[in-house]
Amino acid sequence: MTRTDRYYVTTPIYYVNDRPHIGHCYTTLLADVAARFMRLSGRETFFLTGTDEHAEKVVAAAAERGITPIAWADRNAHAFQEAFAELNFSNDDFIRTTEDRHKDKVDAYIRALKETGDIFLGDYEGWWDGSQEEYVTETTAREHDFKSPVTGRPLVKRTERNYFFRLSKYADRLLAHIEANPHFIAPEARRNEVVGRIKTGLQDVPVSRAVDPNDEAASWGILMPDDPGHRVYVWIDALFNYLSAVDTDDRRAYWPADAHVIGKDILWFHAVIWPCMLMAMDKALPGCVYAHSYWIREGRKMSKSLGNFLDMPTLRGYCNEFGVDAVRWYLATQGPMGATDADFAHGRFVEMYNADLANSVGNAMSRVSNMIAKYFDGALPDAKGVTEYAGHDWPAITNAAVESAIAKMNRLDIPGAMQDGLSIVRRVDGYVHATEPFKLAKDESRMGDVAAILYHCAEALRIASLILWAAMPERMEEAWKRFGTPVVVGETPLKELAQWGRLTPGTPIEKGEALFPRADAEAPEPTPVGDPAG
RNA sequence: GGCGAUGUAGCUCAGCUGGCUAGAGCGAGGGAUUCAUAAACCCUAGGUCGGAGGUUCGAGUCCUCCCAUCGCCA
Repeated sequence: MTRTDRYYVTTPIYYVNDRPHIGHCYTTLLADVAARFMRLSGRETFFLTGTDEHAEKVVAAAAERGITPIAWADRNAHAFQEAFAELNFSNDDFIRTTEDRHKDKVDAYIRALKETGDIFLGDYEGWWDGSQEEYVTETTAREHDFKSPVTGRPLVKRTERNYFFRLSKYADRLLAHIEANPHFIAPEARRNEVVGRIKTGLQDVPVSRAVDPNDEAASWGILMPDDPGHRVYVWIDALFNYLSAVDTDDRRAYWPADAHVIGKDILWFHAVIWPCMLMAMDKALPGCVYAHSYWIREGRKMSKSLGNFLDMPTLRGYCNEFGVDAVRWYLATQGPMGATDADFAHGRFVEMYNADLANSVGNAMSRVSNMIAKYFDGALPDAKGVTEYAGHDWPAITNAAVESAIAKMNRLDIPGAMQDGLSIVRRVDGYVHATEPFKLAKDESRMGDVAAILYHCAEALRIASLILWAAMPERMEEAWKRFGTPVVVGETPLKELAQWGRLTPGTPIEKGEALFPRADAEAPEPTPVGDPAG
């Protein structure tokens, strides 16, 4: 099997002290849409997400509640899993850094890197914030006049024995790789950011923290191999998940990942440190690190102080009101995939829902199935081999859209690919208007034309639904059911499924309720559903 | 402070290496129509392309300065 027959996409593993919110859901949705599209394309796909659990604050949070760290992590990891299930995400695995399968691999990776000398013992000198028990960066220290940014207490220069990763050694190779692979870091603005920074020079990075081996909290994490006085820094521990999850006999062929979908805040780790570590381990580099931007809400940044976080109860409210697929559609097509942030505004949500889903996809399905019901007793008419009518070369139109969508999805241009799906729907609407089958149907002698037109419409909509399915699996599967063409995803590759003429004349076409009922633009925002804490 | 980016129609944005009368989607206004979810279809956008100067036969598209917003700084 060649590389292009497989597809491996990841999300970051999420900090287990967090409660799932729109940020986690958005990143994971992008990966889900990509994964679904690739699966439908016929590629053997692996979609990984999970939780990052080894932080001291996890131990502290658990202690506050009087439970063990793992019990706390279990509870929160489940909250992520439940949220992701609600949004219909199709991840193939959910990795947790506290699992042995991960910890054992990390231990092995670190040993190997120590062996080659790319991880070595050195001295770390930095500004220590005693009140927070953490180091602050040189820049932060200077900005706060060498006082704790949190408590204002003076910072002290402190030196610590640490293990380091020889990042500097790989700077040139990384730069060469980025230049040879223009899409390695996306979008372009992010790539430029990284390139600019690499050119100012890379320094070796600490990959461990000193711990007291007798401290119970020290056991929460991964200790440095053969040196229990140090613990693997959580960031490094976390990055390895992409590899550890598939570093098994049955999954090894998935590496390298095709895409690491991340938020822009963690770009440096994924676009620089991680690739260099992979080089040090003599592993292939991922195809793409895609760093999206953030959602803001009603024009304002989301923050704890404003209390305007778009949390699960809010998203759930939208799902209940408009359907899970409507939420997925809005996030996937209107989201911040570029270098600038995007606004989750209720008015905009309803506008796009009505324009794209109610008025376009849903309405086209309705009018076509209705005419089939009315003029052909609900049985799909026969085009009798006619594929071109009134200047519409249907196989050419649908093939072009499918090809375009495939090309765009390969670059993770999800909004673009979805527009290709919509473009077919819009052509169908234009076609109905241009050919007026509802007028022809009044003339018995023109029923052959009506049959051809409606077959064309139904078949084009079926092909459109294949593209749209990645973003809206639930509603598109319903459409497949109504058109009598259930699809077993992965069984037949997309290109074959999208071949013109697979719909069989005579098949009963079910009219059904509106796929996407029109929404009232004046209605207030949906009421949040559920406990904000969960 | 250092490095970088962005500022184009009401909104979200396309406009690559400078060159026909500056574009798309959504919204809004109008028209025509009825198969459909008062939907689809057609027409309409009077935008100083942030401001000022400059280079050029010719500049959203290059240069300088200014204003505004934003990102990154391990």
